[in-house]
Amino acid sequence: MSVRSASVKDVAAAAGVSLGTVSNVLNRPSRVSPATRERVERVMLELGFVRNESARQLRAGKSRTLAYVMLDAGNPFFTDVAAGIDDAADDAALSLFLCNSANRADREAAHLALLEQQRVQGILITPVDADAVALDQVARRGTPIVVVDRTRRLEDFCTVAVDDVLGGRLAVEHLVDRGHRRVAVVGGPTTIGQVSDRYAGARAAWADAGLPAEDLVVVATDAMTVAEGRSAGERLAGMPSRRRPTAAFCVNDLLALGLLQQSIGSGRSVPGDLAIVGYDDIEFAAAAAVPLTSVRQPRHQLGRTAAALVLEESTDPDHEHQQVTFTPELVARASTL
Amino acid sequence: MSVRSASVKDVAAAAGVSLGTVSNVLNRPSRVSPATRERVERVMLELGFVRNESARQLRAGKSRTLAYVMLDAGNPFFTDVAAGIDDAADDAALSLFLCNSANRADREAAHLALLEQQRVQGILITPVDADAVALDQVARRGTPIVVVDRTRRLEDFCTVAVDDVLGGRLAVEHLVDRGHRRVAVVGGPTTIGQVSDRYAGARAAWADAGLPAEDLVVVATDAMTVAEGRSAGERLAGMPSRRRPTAAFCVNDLLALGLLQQSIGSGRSVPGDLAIVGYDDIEFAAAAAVPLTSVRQPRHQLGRTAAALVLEESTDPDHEHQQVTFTPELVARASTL
DNA sequence: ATCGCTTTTTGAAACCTTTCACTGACAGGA
DNA sequence: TCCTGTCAGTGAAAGGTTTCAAAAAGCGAT
Repeated sequence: MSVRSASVKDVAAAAGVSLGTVSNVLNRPSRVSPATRERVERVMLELGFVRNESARQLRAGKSRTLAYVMLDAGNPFFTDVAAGIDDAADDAALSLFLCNSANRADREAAHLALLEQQRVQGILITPVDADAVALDQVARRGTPIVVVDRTRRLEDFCTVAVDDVLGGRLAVEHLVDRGHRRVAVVGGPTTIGQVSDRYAGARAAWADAGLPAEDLVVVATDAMTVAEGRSAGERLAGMPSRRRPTAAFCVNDLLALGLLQQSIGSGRSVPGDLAIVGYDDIEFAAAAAVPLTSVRQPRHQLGRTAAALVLEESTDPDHEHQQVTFTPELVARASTL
Repeated sequence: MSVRSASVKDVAAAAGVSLGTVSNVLNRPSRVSPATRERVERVMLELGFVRNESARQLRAGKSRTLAYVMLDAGNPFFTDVAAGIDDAADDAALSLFLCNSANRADREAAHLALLEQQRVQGILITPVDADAVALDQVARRGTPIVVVDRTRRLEDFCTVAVDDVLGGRLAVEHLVDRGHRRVAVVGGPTTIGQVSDRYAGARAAWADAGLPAEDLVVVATDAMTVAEGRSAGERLAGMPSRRRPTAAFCVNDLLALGLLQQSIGSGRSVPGDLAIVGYDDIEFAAAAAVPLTSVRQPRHQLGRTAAALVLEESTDPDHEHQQVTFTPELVARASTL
């Protein structure tokens, strides 16, 4: 009801103390005698006092907030990363705001600008374009930034990522081990660093196994979604059977799930007619009707580490940028038995 | 590098104009002559000026931000609702912050407190406990709040929800139509309003069909996750076959996916041995190996509407609280053919 | 009473922006 | 020439909090 909320001044007046004392109750309660502290606190409750964070921040200079600008809030991989960040933020008594750039550079830029204006303590980001110059500018102006799940050529950021070349290698080695000699690699666009790294690992493993390059078939997709996975499945099905791969490595689980669905739906058995390996090991991978073999990334750990780095950068004056790389792990399930 | 970012004062000095002019460039560019405007803008760029949002907000009184406190960022249903909110916020040139309460009341309370201190323009929330008194207090102190996907007894909030009783009814009517005469209802805990409403609809439909109440079997779960769905499947499988239901209505899709997986994994066919209806129609429902029949909620629309309401409440002085209810819709797929 | 010490409280300055009443300048009309 | 009206730009005040030096109060010892 109250049209304007009470300020410290109102509280001070009502409690019969000075402004400074009210502020002390808020920020250094031990410096205030128990009696007055209690009185002030009671008045605050009565008046429904709510501290004005803008004013606090303006004066104190620092905020108690981290932000994670996520690439796609609809992809469980990123929400799991966010959960990891959240854990770490909780431990440090910071709040975490999530922003969704939904794969759009303009939205990402808008979020970055606002976060910088808010003077957040640090920004974690999985950028649409890892080389966007906007990131550099924000960082240079003093907001700590950690890039999550993308690597950066320049070393002027902390970076937390997973070894995608190794991940691609693991997937293809697994398929080769299972006896597959014609394999599809499904994913795209290759402008995404992730995708090209996983491709590179796949090719390296294939070559190491002494198999001819033309039997590793690239099936390019426009995005990494379930729908694109289905469409890739149709393209695979349309190939003449002697050239058709017996297995597919999808560069993420959404693609793999789409492919799986299309395959089963059109009567091919998995893994009998087509073995499938996904990437990310999202919860729905294990829960698919044919549980999906997938390359697991330590996504929770990814988030936790990124948060730790951004905290360090924001507190430690002579902080050195680090590039942390985690190791992926293949989880074999029924889709490649 | 600059240790403290430039302020309007610095810009004014460097451009040889007054503070007020700089502010005008920022907020009412048309009141400034093109020449000076351009000069000021150039200086801003050179100095790397970043407007201090705290100071702006402190003076201007209003913030340009909405927040959605989501119940579970890992559930695609909520991320889709968030996407709808985001759309509407975009249109209104507001930013959206997402907070994840992860089903924990303490986290929810912490987020609410911070958002109130930040003086956000409005809060959208799917609360852990729809009757939490904290919500009332925040609302009473003047922050517009819209409750999403939960109904509230008291009418002192705007509310956007879907008719869950009808949803439950649709699901069970569909199964009865398909000839099922012994059906399981899977979900819980029933303290969640959603769950009990869907149960109620299910029972009503069952009774309307003239079927005996004891043939609608409740399978209670502790949570609405994939894992709980699997465990429910095991319990169903353990029933003697003459008492075992031929169909299951799961109160959300995560449960349904878990049940589906367990059923197929243990050799039962879907829908042959067990027909399954889910709820929410998340993307993964259609993408399951046996595409899932599900009760679709207009989740995008839910978000959009909620955002519109909170905007109206924050701008229109004589705003009346509204309770908007959407109608769910059954999407029949292979899991109940 | 006075001194020296600690604990508690005070008051004013500072943080950065926006707002608004106001001044100057300048053009056109009478 | 004088008046009126527009357009650009100015400068001070205000917004709510924190900080910090300094004042006040309390207290035990002399």
